[in-house]
Amino acid sequence: MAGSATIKHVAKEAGVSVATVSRVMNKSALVAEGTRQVVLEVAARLGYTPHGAARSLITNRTSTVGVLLPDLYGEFFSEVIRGIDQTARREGYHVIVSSSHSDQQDLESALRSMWGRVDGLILMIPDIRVAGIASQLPDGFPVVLMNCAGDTNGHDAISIANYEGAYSMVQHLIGKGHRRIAIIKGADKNYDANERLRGYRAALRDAALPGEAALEVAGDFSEASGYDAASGLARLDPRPTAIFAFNDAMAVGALSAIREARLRVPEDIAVAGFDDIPMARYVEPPLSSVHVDISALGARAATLLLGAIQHPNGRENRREIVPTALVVRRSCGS
Amino acid sequence: MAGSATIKHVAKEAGVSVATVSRVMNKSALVAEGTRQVVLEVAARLGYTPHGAARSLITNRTSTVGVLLPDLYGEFFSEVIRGIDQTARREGYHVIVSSSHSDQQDLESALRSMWGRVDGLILMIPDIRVAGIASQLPDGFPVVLMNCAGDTNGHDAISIANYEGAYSMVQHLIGKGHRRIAIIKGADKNYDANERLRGYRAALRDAALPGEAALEVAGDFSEASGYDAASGLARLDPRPTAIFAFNDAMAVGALSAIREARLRVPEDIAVAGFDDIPMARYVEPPLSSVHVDISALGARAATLLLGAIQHPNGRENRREIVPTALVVRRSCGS
DNA sequence: GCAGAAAATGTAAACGTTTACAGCGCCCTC
DNA sequence: GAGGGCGCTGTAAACGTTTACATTTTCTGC
Repeated sequence: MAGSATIKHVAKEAGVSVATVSRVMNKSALVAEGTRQVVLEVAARLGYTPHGAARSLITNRTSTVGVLLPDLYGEFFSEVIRGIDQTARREGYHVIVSSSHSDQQDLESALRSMWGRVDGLILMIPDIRVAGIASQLPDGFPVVLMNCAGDTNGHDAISIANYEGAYSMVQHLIGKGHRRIAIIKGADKNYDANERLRGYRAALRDAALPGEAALEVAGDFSEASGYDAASGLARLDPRPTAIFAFNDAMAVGALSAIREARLRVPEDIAVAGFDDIPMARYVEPPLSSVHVDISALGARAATLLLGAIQHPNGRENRREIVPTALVVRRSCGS
Repeated sequence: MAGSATIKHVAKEAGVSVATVSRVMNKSALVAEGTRQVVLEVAARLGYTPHGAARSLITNRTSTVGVLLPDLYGEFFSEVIRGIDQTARREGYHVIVSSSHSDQQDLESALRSMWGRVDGLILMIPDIRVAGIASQLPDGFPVVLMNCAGDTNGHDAISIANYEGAYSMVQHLIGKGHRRIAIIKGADKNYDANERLRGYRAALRDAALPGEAALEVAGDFSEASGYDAASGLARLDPRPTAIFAFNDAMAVGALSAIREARLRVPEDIAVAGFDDIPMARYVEPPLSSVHVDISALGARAATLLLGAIQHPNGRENRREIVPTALVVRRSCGS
């Protein structure tokens, strides 16, 4: 295929003006059926495809949304992009992603280089230290913040019901009779992790159970960190009777560590995770978790963004929260 | 921030011509240090960022690479994008992704709408039925085919050592004394799955072992399909002594099914997977697998593509294969 | 047949850049 | 003091579209 044909080539070949070709391609204005046929035939023969950049320049629309993500591992990333992409594509939008942004510097330059290439942005900045960057954006530029800390200062925002999810899991464990419930925290300074921590502590407080520093151990969302954390917890005396890992990957690592310590799940130690990844039901024992519909998170974010793009007049800023659901399986003694 | 400033605004405000501003921004031509300072100061004050589309239009470069993916689940997607994105960004390129393409129709329209927005494409079309689409592309347009079937007709290609990986795993199992080795195949018409199947059969043949239709059962790369497949296999009489699932997700499903059938792994049935996802070592028993460095696959693809973009003169078409490594753990009796 | 409206098409400006070319000072050299 | 080179800057065309407006063609009703 040629592929390098421009609208002018088509116009010349079809014996019409560029305006007519443009009208045909946009199936908009009223153009005689005969002409239309000729133009379409020529366009097909020449393999003509409108040039995206030229089009964006004049229309001031790129039909593209940008997504800025931190350095994410595992299925989360996949799922959230899937949700965004499917929703966006249904409305005729592209998705341009840029991932693995750690520091502010990095983020800013990624942000700038997207200027003029996207009609709006979905920003996922779970590290609360750099969340302030959102204010650097042009006024009135459509932005949706995803899993970001508190003040959304003038932007739409969406997040997961971290607090509620963690709260309900801990409440469930307490209901099962557990009194010493340990947690494996997520990455430091991470918004979601902090919210889950708040939920955990609130549930303890509401049940009049004492917190205990030794029961709150650090993790970084990886299987290995869950393994390490649980190894330590298993040696504690008195031992916790339950371990709530702030994601499933760490929970799986914990299961492995507990097994090696020759303890039984859930009899000696109950285990729970967060996310409910597909694999959760297939590990041994099947893992209790807080179910999160991640692709829905992406889809909702995209919907929010497209709304903001298509109706730029000062809408109220919305903050949406996608709900979680408690999934009880054998790992905490269902 | 304003964000809507154009080069003209900056030029006027700084009392110079647009050409000078352009030169400053591209830090290319030699411009007097004094002028440079003034322009930079004004640009910063006005929050000026060059308009991507306008720039691409004139330079005919978008600094963006496109990635077309099928409907992918799990970590594969994440990892491959990570590899691509990191490599591309290092060279100053953006990545625009479009996923979840099932049929040819869908793929074609996605392809067209990227025209003029990308300098090159990474195409992952594992479904061998639509692989022919690559020939629809403009001549000389940089393209890298990823995990695609055979004839790369004029394009660079990269894939995983599926055949070799599967071969070596089966060879290992045979070496362990297994004679009835079942497999759980991947999605039908999937290139990788077919290659792994070839590897399996070749290994059997080379060891003079008979194939058997009942030992080759269908799967679709999901945990659930692995579970179902293994349930069936466990009821077979005589039972296979080993099950090789064509990815780890199915292997985990299989472990779960075998456990429910009250059989032991690896004593009654050994199990092996493909991919070596991070979780493989944490399941019970730790899963033997064929290790694949997926992000390296993405990174190599990006490198290949950037090479083709930057040196458009007719290079030889390359076909790269990223190697796999056998990882033996307890699930097949290490 | 004709005026006038409606339908179809063409003309040209605009979008925000980059860049070839031209122009202007200025200094150096003879 | 004229000529030439050099360093810096400006002018304007070009990239491939869309679209307001102008123009031509075709109807319509009388």
